[in-house]
Amino acid sequence: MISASAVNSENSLDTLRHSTAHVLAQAVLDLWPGTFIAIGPPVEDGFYYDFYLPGGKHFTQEDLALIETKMRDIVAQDQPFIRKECSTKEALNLFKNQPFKQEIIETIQNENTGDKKVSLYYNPPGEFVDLCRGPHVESTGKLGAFKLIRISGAYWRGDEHREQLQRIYGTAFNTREELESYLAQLVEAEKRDHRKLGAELDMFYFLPEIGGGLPVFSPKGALVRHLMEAYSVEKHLASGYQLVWTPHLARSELFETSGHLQWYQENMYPPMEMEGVTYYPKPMNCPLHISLYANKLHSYKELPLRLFEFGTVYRFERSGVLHGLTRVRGLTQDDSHIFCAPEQLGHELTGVLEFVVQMLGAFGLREFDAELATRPDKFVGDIAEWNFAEEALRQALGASGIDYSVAEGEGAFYAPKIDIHLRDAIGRRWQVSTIQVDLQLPQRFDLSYIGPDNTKHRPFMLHRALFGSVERFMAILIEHYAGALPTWLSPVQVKVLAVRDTHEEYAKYVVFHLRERSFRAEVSLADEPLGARVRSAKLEKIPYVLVVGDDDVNGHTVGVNARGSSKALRGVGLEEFYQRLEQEVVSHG
RNA sequence: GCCCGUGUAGCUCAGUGGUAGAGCAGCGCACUCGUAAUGCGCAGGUCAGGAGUUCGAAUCUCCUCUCGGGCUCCA
Repeated sequence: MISASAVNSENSLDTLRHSTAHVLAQAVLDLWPGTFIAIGPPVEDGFYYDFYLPGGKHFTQEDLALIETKMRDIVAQDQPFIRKECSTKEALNLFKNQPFKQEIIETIQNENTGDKKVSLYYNPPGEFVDLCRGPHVESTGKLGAFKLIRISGAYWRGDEHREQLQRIYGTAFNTREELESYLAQLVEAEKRDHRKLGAELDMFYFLPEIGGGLPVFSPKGALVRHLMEAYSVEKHLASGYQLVWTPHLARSELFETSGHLQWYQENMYPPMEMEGVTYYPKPMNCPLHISLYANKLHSYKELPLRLFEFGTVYRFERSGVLHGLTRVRGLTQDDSHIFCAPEQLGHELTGVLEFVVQMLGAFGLREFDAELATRPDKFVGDIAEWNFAEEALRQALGASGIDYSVAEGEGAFYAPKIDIHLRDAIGRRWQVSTIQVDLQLPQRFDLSYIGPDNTKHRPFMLHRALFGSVERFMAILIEHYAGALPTWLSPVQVKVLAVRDTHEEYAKYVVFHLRERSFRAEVSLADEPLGARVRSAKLEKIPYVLVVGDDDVNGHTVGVNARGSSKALRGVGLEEFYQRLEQEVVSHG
């Protein structure tokens, strides 16, 4: 038997957090004897432990402080973490009052491996023992700074048909400073919440009478969307994509052919029948783009054929999962399907990856990593094709210079894929772009092109989206910039404030000329004190607040207040200001 | 969908069984001002909705709905 955990002072965060989770469980058992404990792993930002309180009792937010106090007692006692091994039979007996632990042990028992031993961690002199693979810190006194964050629900083994447990989330770090800085980041994230900023900046709303997950965009938000889409369309056209447009509904036969009714129906809105024909709202654009491709005969000389559309799709999401613009029921994908010859696949993938970096970079997002998801156990198609596609994806990733990891077996059943994540201004990771090599649909739709040998060949097909969805990407931009969108994307770029009513005519003149140069400008008349109007323009996060008074009327100048700068520039010539603005917009600064 | 929490004016929030409140925003009047809140006034609410308990309910109970945190799923 091994007496102590094999750890040293350099505890990994996972070990630290895992040990903290044990102490959480011990504290809960002390406070609520008879609690059934489930599992308590470390997660990305901390750890959790799942509990089931017998007798229909539930934790409340106030209990967290109580539990934390108890945890600090256990830390003060500096209980050692002692590892022991025993047979599954002994373990079943030891945990006879812990049904969830028993279930885990039974699972281990039923696994087809020779070793039927399990490891346990004791915290003497306390009675707490947990079934655990380890490793752990030496003793509870070695825990770092921790805090319990929130309570939520969770299903046993993630199965909604099983017991609903209560999950307590916490986080832990080696030092108090790291914990404080993490907590500060949570506060910062809350301030940047796009749902809050979206309403404050008058960009979009969720109206109960319209329905959950169905955002409406007011003029400012609609303008931002338009600017995003216009830029994207321009770049797609410049990169050899062709713009198409497909309707929001299509006949059920299409989705039968594509397999969506078989595989994806639970996310589809129900059908509607007109004149004996059944239609579904499209949950994806691919079947429609494919129909367009299949509509006529294609020569190898046309390939690669890149069809692009801002396609609005509808997906039923259960009410509980909706979340601002990042999880909605109606979304618009910057969607393209690329049809190419097998030998063109690698080149196309490389091109798409370059395009991703270029496109997201234009929006000020420059830190990426990727995940290559490979063939799952349950898959369709031919293994040789899977290997060919995976290898092409791997090579494209290697050439792109993007950091990537491989998620074995995480691909969709019909496609290996690359998911691109970006990191925002406060270090959070967001999944945005996705690139898939579809190994199903070309067969299902019997797609072909005529090769140089004058016979039919099967094309490869890529799905790809760069923003992912416009709505979600807008949410990411709002949070990344904390609402202060770069000038080229700001719905109002300039606000011109007249000092007194005698300056209003000049202020209107400046706005007129700004608009003439395609800048988005508004005038603010002298009906409130200047200070109040400066304040409200700043709160709207307008990039440039111009103040015009006597000196400016006489000198044909403006007073410039740039966003983020505390001091104003007086007497800037109009032409000079136009040029500065022009340059900033063109450079996406 | 499920568990927990939440819901009072457009927004942020006070009000715990006895006549619905404040600040901001809005509207009106006055103020005409050089850089982050001018003053006065007016208007604004089926206290999410429904049912119940009570002499009396924003307040207590039950049901429904919304929103939030998660689970699951994914863009």
